[in-house]
Amino acid sequence: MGKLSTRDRIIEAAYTLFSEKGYHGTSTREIAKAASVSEVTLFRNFGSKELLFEKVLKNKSIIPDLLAATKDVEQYNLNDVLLSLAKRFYYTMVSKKKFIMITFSEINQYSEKIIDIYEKFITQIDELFVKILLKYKDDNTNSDLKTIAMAFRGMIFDLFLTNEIFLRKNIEKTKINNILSSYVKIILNSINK
Amino acid sequence: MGKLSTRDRIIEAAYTLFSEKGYHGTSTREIAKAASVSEVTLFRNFGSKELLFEKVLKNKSIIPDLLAATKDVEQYNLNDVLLSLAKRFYYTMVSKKKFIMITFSEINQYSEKIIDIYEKFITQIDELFVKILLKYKDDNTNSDLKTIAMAFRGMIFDLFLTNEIFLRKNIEKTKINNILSSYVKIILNSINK
DNA sequence: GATTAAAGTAAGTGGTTACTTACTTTATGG
DNA sequence: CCATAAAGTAAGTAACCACTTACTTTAATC
Repeated sequence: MGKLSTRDRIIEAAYTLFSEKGYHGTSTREIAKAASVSEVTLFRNFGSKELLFEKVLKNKSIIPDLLAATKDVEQYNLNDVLLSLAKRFYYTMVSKKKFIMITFSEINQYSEKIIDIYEKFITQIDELFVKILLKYKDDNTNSDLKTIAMAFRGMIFDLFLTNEIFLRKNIEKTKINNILSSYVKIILNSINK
Repeated sequence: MGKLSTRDRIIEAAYTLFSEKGYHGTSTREIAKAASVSEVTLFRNFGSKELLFEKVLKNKSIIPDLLAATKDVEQYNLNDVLLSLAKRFYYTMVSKKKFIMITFSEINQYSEKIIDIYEKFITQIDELFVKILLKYKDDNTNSDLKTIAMAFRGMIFDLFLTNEIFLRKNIEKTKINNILSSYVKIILNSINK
């Protein structure tokens, strides 16, 4: 990895510390130390702790990653498409765990910004799933695809929360993939009789 | 409602404030003011802010409510049993929203205690669902009931998170019940071919 | 009416926090 | 070599924090 600018080192340090100890639990002194800069440099660069926090949120947002991860899914059957998307969705969240931790800790303090993030997050995933289910749907079923999409996203999101945030069990990747595969089958059973 | 003791007034005030502003974001002065007691009384009763926090967690835990809510489900078909349980699960979480908010905010700060809570929470619900699915399962299917139970809990938990914590949309109860009903059908499709 | 327990008031402790000011060092590039 | 920009150092601000001490008030009980 290349050397980071002073600014980026501060953002990285703040990102990690905010995710581990929350906004109020982290002091600017700690952040400066972790970034190997003086506290004065931190304030010269960002003005205040709050503005730094906002830059961290912007800089580390999961939304661009999510957009990238759900592009270009080209497979021939619904099972493969859904499984592929489920994995991408899941592992994108894993790679953005710190960001999700921050939004959890600060959902009340910064509710506007964070609600906005989750709104994008949820509608984007749901719409994508609906679009895909529509393509493959049996014509003689009238299942509510939006509800099925919500259910699918919910299972996967909960799997992530349970393993990565709440219980931290470090489950093997193959086991995760098997569960995701089962979840796909549950969905498939719902749209094809 | 009857008058609360000094101790209980402090716990109530702390419960609300911790859920709104987090542990570090709430001062003992604020808590005392909200409880209409002097700060000295707070410290005389609980010793320290941290001990008060622990009492709040203990006093307001969702676990006993969850145990109570999932007892005595007597219905004649699986659809009704699952729907009834899904509703109880969902609305218990709604009634304990503040508690869940606190665990979210402080999951890193008090990880041991909170992981313990979620471990109980998750295993309890999953085991209950598995037990019920087993009773009604078609003998000729070999679906993995534990995975199906996880999926079911996941959908419902995510529905709660999305509506109550992340988006706060105040959706009508009938709409929630319809979604829960659809979720039950998704599960039923998975265990009966 | 005296005793006792639970509350309040007032004042203050030492520590930490976000943030500032003023001055100095370091490194870069013309 | 000089100008400039970005960094550091040192010291300090005012506010706030959790928590304490010492003393007083209130209210219920015997």
